[in-house]
Amino acid sequence: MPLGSEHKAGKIWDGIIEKTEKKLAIWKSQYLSLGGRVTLINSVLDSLPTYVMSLFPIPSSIVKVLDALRRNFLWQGNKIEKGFNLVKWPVVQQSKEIGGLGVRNLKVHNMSLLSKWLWRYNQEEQALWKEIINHKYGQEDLWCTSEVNETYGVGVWRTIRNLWESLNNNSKIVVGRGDKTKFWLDDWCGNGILRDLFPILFSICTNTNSKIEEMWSPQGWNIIFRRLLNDWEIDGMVECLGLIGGFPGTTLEPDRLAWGHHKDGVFSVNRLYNWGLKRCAGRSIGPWNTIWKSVAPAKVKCFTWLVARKKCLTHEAMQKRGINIVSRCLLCKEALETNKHLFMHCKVTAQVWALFTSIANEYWTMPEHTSDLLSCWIKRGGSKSQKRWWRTVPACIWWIIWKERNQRIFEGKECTIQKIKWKVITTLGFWCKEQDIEEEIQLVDFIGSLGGGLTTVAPVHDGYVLQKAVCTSPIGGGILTDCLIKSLEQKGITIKPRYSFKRKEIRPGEFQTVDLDFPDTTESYKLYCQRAIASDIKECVSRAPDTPYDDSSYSNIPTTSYELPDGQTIEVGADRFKIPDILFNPSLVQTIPGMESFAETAASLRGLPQMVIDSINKCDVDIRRELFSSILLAGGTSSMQQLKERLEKDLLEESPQAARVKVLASGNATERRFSVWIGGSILASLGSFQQMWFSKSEYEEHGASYVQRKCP
DNA sequence: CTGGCGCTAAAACATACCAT
DNA sequence: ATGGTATGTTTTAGCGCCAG
Repeated sequence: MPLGSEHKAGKIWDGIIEKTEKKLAIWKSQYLSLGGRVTLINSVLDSLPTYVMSLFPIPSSIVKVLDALRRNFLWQGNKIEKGFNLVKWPVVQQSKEIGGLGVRNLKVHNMSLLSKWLWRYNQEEQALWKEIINHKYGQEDLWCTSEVNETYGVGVWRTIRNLWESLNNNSKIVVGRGDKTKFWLDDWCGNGILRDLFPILFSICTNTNSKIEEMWSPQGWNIIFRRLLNDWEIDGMVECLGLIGGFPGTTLEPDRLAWGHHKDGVFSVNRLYNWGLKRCAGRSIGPWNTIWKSVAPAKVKCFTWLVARKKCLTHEAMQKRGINIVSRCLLCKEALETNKHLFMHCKVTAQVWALFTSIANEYWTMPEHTSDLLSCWIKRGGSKSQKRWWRTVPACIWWIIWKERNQRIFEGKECTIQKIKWKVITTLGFWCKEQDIEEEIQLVDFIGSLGGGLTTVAPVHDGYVLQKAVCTSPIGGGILTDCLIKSLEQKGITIKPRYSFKRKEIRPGEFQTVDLDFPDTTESYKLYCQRAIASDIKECVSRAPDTPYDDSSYSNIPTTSYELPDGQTIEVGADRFKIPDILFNPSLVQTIPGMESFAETAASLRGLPQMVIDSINKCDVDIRRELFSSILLAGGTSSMQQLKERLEKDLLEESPQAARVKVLASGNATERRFSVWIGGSILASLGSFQQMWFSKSEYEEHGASYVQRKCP
């Protein structure tokens, strides 16, 4: 450091600029993402000038040069030509919590570093440097030196001394033995300077410079005035005493200064820096922590930041910068590609969002802007890691969408919507795994699919089905429907298929049903129509019982009425509970007349809870706990009332380790019903699907079991 | 030796216009 | 929408000068 030279001279700073340029030259030769560049700037470039800045005030011209270097590197990267400066520099310099990238503001940083000297001036009782400074400039009071009035050779200390006012305003005085604090002139009671509060009293006091230790004795305050107080001055005196009455008395400690914006009162350069930065930004706490506290990689975080600032280089943004392009959203090919369209409202993107919004809230409505979305993207409840996982969702979706969009532009390749969804989910899982975050909702760990014909229990871990442990059973929604039909038939109720009659309203509220005859309808179509109705009955009225079904206890259950399409009203009683219980206890089938064909097989079948437990037991010991804690119901039958609760209860009783059992079901009935189809459509769009399908001839050759073999 | 004054160059600030 | 550049205006640091 060139001591003794002109502090204003540029040459002190030449070295810094040179070093910066050297570093940049190396970095520019390699490809770095925006996130990488931010990291490098924050960690390396910002610390280079710190040493010099801790003594010398930095000239604006140098700040300009350094800022230009850092700015160009940030936006230009390794490109030769100039890049677009997407976000203005003062915003970039804000701290991350309030919407910037945390690049240091050199001026403010310099100010904070220099203020440190003023702080040390107060903390250090006998330091040589303090003696010298004191000797040269004289002490104004015990807190700081006199103002610098000389004009030559005093630049450094003058700059530092000029910072005193602002530091003083942000600190408070902690009175110890009262040897430094002036009663009238220092703001020691926290309410302001007494001179300014009580000017009349001040004007008649004997010694304006008295210290607290001179005015205070253990008996109380000892304020001496030059004359007796007039009547109108007494009121002021009373008020004044009221204000300082709470003074706890002096101690043996020396008086000291405390930082005003933190309760421990310790000054640090960083605190002052952050305070100064906030002051020039105003208070605008945004949704920014959602970004920075997520588990996404740094480059994705920075990209998300760009999107949330609505400054991502979409076609709209490019048009604003004067590039003429025909703008069509690459995903839906319909609307203009604006920031909010591409990342939120485009119908392709909206579908990806729906994957997650349906979990969170059935009544989710998409906010207008990307920044608004981040503000309301809050997960209530859940563990800390779950919250972090949830915060990552927007980042992940935007990142994948952006990559997809770029791929379509530059490589001409398109992914299907299902593949995009798949990518989002796997990417999310990957990031979480990297960060050792155990996401519990992540790729639903356990899928119990209650399909129409077949019930399959398949453990899923880390996105892979554990094939050994898959259990299937022919008991499914279809059988339940059949049972219901038979059971009703037994009671003399026949479901008329919708096509077989015509219903007219003769008078308001009164209907006439005319039977029609279609001799050519096949039996299977009739059955299909009956089933459609029965399955509606099933879904409307049936309810999984809390306890295993038995005839005696349910014989007196109140009935529920259901109106058939032809106008008959049927009363469904015990069957409401009996039918669903077949899922849990297949042997019940035997008791239903007309289902004898199933009775034999049913006896050997296990109930749903048993299947789940068996399946889990076939899995690795380590993951069993996890599997128990997230069991997902999918498929149409799963929307049955109370099914979730019943399954949870049964599992709790039967699970061997008394593990935490949690059964999940998508809150949205439609989604739950069709989740199997969604899954199918994702599967069909995967690259590996090629090996999973086979032709009709193959099917005929190998038979139905080939399905299980080919696509486990 | 000190304080005040005024000059000058440089810095800082403001504005307009252009490029990306 | 942002930064760069040119240009003009205002402020300030640095310094000499001079009276007291």
